[in-house]
Amino acid sequence: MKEISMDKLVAYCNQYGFIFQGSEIYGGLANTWDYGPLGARLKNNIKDAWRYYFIQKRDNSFELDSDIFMNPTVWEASGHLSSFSDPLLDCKECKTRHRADNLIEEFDNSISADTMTQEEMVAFINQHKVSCPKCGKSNFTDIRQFNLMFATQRGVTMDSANTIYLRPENAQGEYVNFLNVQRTMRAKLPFSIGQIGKAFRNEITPGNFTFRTIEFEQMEYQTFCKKGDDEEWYEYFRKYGIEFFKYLGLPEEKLRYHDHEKLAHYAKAACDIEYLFPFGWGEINGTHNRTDFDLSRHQEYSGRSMEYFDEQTKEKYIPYIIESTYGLDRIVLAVLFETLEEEVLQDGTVRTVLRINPFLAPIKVNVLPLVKKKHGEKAREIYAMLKCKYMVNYDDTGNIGKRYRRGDAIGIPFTVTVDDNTLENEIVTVRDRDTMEQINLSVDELEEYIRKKVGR
RNA sequence: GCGGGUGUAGUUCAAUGGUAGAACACUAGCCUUCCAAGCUAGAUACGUGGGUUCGAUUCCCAUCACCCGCUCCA
Repeated sequence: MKEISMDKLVAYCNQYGFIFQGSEIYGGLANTWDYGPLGARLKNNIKDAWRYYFIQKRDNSFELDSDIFMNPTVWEASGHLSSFSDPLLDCKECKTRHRADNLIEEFDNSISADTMTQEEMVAFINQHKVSCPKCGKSNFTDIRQFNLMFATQRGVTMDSANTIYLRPENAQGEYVNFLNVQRTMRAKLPFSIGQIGKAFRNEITPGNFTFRTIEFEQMEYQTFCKKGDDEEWYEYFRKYGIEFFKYLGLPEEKLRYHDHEKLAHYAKAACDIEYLFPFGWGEINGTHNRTDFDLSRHQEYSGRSMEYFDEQTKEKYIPYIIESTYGLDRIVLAVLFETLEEEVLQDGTVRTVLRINPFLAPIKVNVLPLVKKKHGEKAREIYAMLKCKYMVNYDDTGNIGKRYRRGDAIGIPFTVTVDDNTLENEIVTVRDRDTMEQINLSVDELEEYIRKKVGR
């Protein structure tokens, strides 16, 4: 087995209906991608797996579906309005881009550029003739702010007072609903709120197919706990992440931790789990110890108490939060890279096979009449029976071998063939995609067999 | 956003200043009793917009998209 290249994967996704370029007939829109029929199924199956692993299997775990639009004060409180933007400038001589604050701090490390305004930074750079680290000259463009939040207008007037934002992370939805969830679920610490949803970042960087996009879906998990327990929970979720990825079928040797030294404004500790993509290691999970930063800020900005009363110790305190975020689109990509194979068979022919776990497979069963005219009617009967329970495909186009291979290419784990034996004795042949073994089953046994293999 | 590269069918490739051809894939029919067979027929492409020209897929410009590098990355 050789590794699938990015080009091949993109072509595969397009060819078989997993992922298409966004707005393709209009020439596309940079860094947007649409999930086709099979991609959408795969994505949903990964969401379901996450729900099972995080919401269903864990105690004191609650799902939420909060709105993308939030009161703009949320983003002031969270710090995203002030620090979710970078002051960037370009060297006119060598065309290299730099962050103004980094240039200043490298020039004089006793200065904290965080507190400077844009004008002050420009003035400082001009006054001290701060030079470009690459070419040594001091000739920069003006600073341009790139706020990574998408903004839009609420209401019919284009008034800046009506600016609202598309959320750049889901987390704030969980935080502002902390009290609601705690009250209605009668939850005691520690408890968790999970959410699957879209987030938006106005990034200028192109990025490796669906690995970095401006609109993306996260599966987020926030655990609220007592101060002092936070480090233990942080460790717990780093490990739990690896377990989840192994459950999905990603091999441990292609996973690693990456601890962050430079931390975001809210975090006390941050660690990524990375998967080895063909283009290198890439983050597919991030776990952060967000301390009591977020809830404290929301208490401050909203005026509502975010304190939790601990009945046992009779203490009141603001809970600590451990966040563990899973990038859904990146996980879809990792699963595809991991499972797509071009397999050379004994006769020298190549079959494209998506060796994906049955519970993640977009389609579970392929129903084929051996000869269309003769077995088609019976095969349709079996198809009709199975489709009440599973995503099933029916295919009678071309010869039988071709239909087997087509199913393999999109990862269908089980192929049911209807032949004379079915007409006479109600016996079908079931072929396993991975083992290539064929067994005969009665039509009555079929459903039970597939249920066991697909799981859950 | 900067620099470089690329852009012809679903995919991989051709040809051409006089509007495009193949292979595989796809569709229909025939054939076919278990892993991409065969026969017949068919649908499908010059990223987009300008300019030069009698005429542009071809030359020029712009734009869009993708890839590589930089930068950035909660």
